Amino acid sequence: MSKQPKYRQVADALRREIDSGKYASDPRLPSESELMKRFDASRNTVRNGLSLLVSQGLVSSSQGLGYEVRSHEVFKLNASRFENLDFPQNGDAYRTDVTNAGRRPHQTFRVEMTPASADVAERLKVDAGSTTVLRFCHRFVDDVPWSTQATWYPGWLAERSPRLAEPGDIEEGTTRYLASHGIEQVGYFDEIAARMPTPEEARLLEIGAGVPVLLWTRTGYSEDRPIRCTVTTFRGDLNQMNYEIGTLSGRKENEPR
Amino acid sequence: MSKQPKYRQVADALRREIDSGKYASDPRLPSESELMKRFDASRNTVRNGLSLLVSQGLVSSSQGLGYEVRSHEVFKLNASRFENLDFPQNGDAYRTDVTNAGRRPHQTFRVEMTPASADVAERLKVDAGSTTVLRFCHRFVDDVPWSTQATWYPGWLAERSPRLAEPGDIEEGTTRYLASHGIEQVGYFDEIAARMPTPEEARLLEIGAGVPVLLWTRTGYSEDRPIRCTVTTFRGDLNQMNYEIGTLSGRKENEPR
DNA sequence: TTGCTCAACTTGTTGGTACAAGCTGATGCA
DNA sequence: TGCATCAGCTTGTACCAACAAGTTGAGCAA
Repeated sequence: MSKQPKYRQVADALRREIDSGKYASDPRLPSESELMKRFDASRNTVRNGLSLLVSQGLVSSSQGLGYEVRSHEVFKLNASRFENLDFPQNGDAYRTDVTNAGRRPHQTFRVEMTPASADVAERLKVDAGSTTVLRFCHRFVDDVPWSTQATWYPGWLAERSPRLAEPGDIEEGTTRYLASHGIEQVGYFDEIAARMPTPEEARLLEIGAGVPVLLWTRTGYSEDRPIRCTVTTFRGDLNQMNYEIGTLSGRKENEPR
Repeated sequence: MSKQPKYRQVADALRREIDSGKYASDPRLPSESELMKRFDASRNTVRNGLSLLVSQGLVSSSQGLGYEVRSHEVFKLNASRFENLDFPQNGDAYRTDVTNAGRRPHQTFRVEMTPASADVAERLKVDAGSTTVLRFCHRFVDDVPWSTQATWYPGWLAERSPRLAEPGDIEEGTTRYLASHGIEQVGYFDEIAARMPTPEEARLLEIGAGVPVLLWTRTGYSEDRPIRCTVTTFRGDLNQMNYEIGTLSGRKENEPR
């Protein structure tokens, strides 16, 4: 029987209701005081149960408004085609992808010279602390924060490709710009990790502490050495990364779903 | 100025101490009552702060024992080599990987016939509800739950490869077994997502509610159609997925770190 | 020594109270 | 009509109390 603590019963009951689609039309959950009456529990107990759902990313709360079921329409990113010379794209891949999905892209951008951290230096095969060019993007979709992207280029590359260190956007895309300077990316190494956000990440992505982030680290290689290291931070609940490898017989684009 | 609520101050102070390495030798945090004295706060306030750290996966707690800083030694899985015919492996890739890392593998295994869910049917291009073979693994490393892996094979494939539906292990590896029946996997499609665990996943992987899971869905294709769909669930904090694509000049195995 | 009990610690659960702060709609004044 | 105010809702923060339940080690008994 119900040996579960009461706050878990609250969370489980609400989770079942959410899964059943009860809040599909109106995402607002009952208020704390209504739940207190319904479950004959104290406010602390109800809040304990709700905080479980919040920490699982199912529900969000805001002061004065109440609790809401979070929508999760997942954005799928084909990482094996992204920035791949076999699938040429005009300019910024992010902008075209988002526009194609019928959403409105927006990004802020900055460039700085910065000493390489240990992690970056290791991937770029340069000395830790040596100067690198950092190009940083903060990207939005329909004005909702979507991802942050930081790309480091080794110092020797910036000397050969001066526009890298200039503040402006590179219209044709950096991959193509580098190729025009004889630096071609012939391979890359991707690392994908998930963890809970740091306070800084939670602020930039406007997510609660209960939503995981996806970390995507791509190290690009030319024929003879690493040429860049890109770290992208996504909202984990709204993004999915896909890889296509080899021959995919009869698989249509944008499938499944 | 400390405009932050007190429970956040508690969390931030402890997070800074953790980052500084204060608990590297002894991972045990001060008890709640010590923290109450130190921050001049009530027990509930201290617990609020601690629960923030727990939900960020930095700290775990157990009744009677106290709070501990979670270690996070990350296991790196090279997904682009995993089960790839270009990199032949003897038998089970998981077992060899774990053994090579100096750890002790252990797994439980079961096979069942089951109707295809909508998700699986879509990926295997069979009718929803049609019979599939499900081979399910629950994997441990040094007796700590590590991952669950469920692979569905379409019914037509099981008829041609009878050992798939038999309960025993397939010593040489299923990829190789299928190849010996003329069914070669020539490509695959990987989907990677992160989310908070369901209660069932939290139970199987023995993780608290504050640790995200990584979901890895691999759909394998023969020359003419999908032949399998594998869904692997990892602890997100202890696993990282890597992909090598193209030529990686001068990159040594197991690097970075 | 071995094994058991128990006190003293730990966190987990549940109840209560009070006030702060954000949001909304109704009210009423100009 | 237009606008400001405010009552009444919501969640956020902070405190208190009590008991349940898991762990450990001291100390006693066989």
